Amino acid sequence: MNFNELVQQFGIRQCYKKKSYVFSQGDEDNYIYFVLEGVLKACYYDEDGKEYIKSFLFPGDNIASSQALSGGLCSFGLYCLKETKLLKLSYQQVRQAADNNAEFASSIIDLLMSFAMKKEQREFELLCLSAEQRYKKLLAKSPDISQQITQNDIARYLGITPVALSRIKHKPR
Amino acid sequence: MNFNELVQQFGIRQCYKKKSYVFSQGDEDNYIYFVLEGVLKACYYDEDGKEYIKSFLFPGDNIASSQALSGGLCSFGLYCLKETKLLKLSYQQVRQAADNNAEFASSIIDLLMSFAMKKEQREFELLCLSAEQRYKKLLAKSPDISQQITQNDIARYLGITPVALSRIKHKPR
DNA sequence: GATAATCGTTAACCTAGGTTAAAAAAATGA
DNA sequence: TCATTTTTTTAACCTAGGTTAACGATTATC
Repeated sequence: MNFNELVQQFGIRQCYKKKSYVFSQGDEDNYIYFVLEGVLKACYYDEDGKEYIKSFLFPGDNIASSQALSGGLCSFGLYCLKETKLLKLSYQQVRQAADNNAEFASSIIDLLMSFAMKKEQREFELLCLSAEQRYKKLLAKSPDISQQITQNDIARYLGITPVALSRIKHKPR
Repeated sequence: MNFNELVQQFGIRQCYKKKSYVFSQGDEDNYIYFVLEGVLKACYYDEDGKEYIKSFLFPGDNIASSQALSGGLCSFGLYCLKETKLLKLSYQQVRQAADNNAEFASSIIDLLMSFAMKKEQREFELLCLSAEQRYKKLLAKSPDISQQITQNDIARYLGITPVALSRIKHKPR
């Protein structure tokens, strides 16, 4: 059984309305999600209700809270910015399939490796770059991001306030 | 073949002097390293030579540059703060072993999942916490860190300058 | 044990980004 | 379409942290 077959057999397809949560911070949730259609944000809220955006998700992307998969609670919530269609796989089923099938395990390892690369990149940007450098890099990688995502959300993804992002955008060159 | 057997069979043991690099930023390096003895730092340098510390490594920890494993170059360097003994495994051998053996693949998936959790945590701290909150959290998790690591290096791990860390430490409460 | 190098602290000054608030612009909805 | 909500901009003021430099305290090195 390869990855696609697993998805065919065990994948659960679900639709979500715009402005709804797939799961919330603090939930239990043992699923890995694959985005089929739509746009989402993964976000943290602190005690004061302040929002921090971990990532945006577009068709083809996937996500899970690794804390929650390992028996804990979701450290972040997953929120639909547009009407969204997801495919979800139970982590237990994925692990079982991996244990019984080397080809499938290999797909999972590839998935986790690509996740590792993304996280390594994000850590690098947050640790080593200024907000302005992070903004330029984001624009370079996703030139049409502002068609999909509000500037407020882009700011919270960059780790700054919307006011600060507006300043960066209009800074005299 | 389980994980320990793989390590026994293919693991290469190596010793490094204090102040030496295991690999440098920009190198090719297809190994996964396991720390047996010693202390290391994984660090980035920018064009100006400014250092940013990705992580510290102690016995039991493991590391690899996921970019380099995927055919790219090491995005960071690995530097010994003390005389160090490492065990290294070629990623190609690991992947081959995983493809041929479900039990072993499962160990690799566990390893990658624990890596994912660590990176999720680090991303959260860099995105959502202030430097002072990050410092307190580090002290709570590793109360003896300042016995092992200089304050300069702790500052660069937190993403601030040594001067700023000194200020935080001596801030009137 | 003497000398050099590194580390930690302090001070003065600077800058990026936070906070609040208000107004303009844009998107959403009845 | 008109009204309402949300987003973006701008301004004034504030704070955390950066920069540079000096000095004493440790640590290494010979």
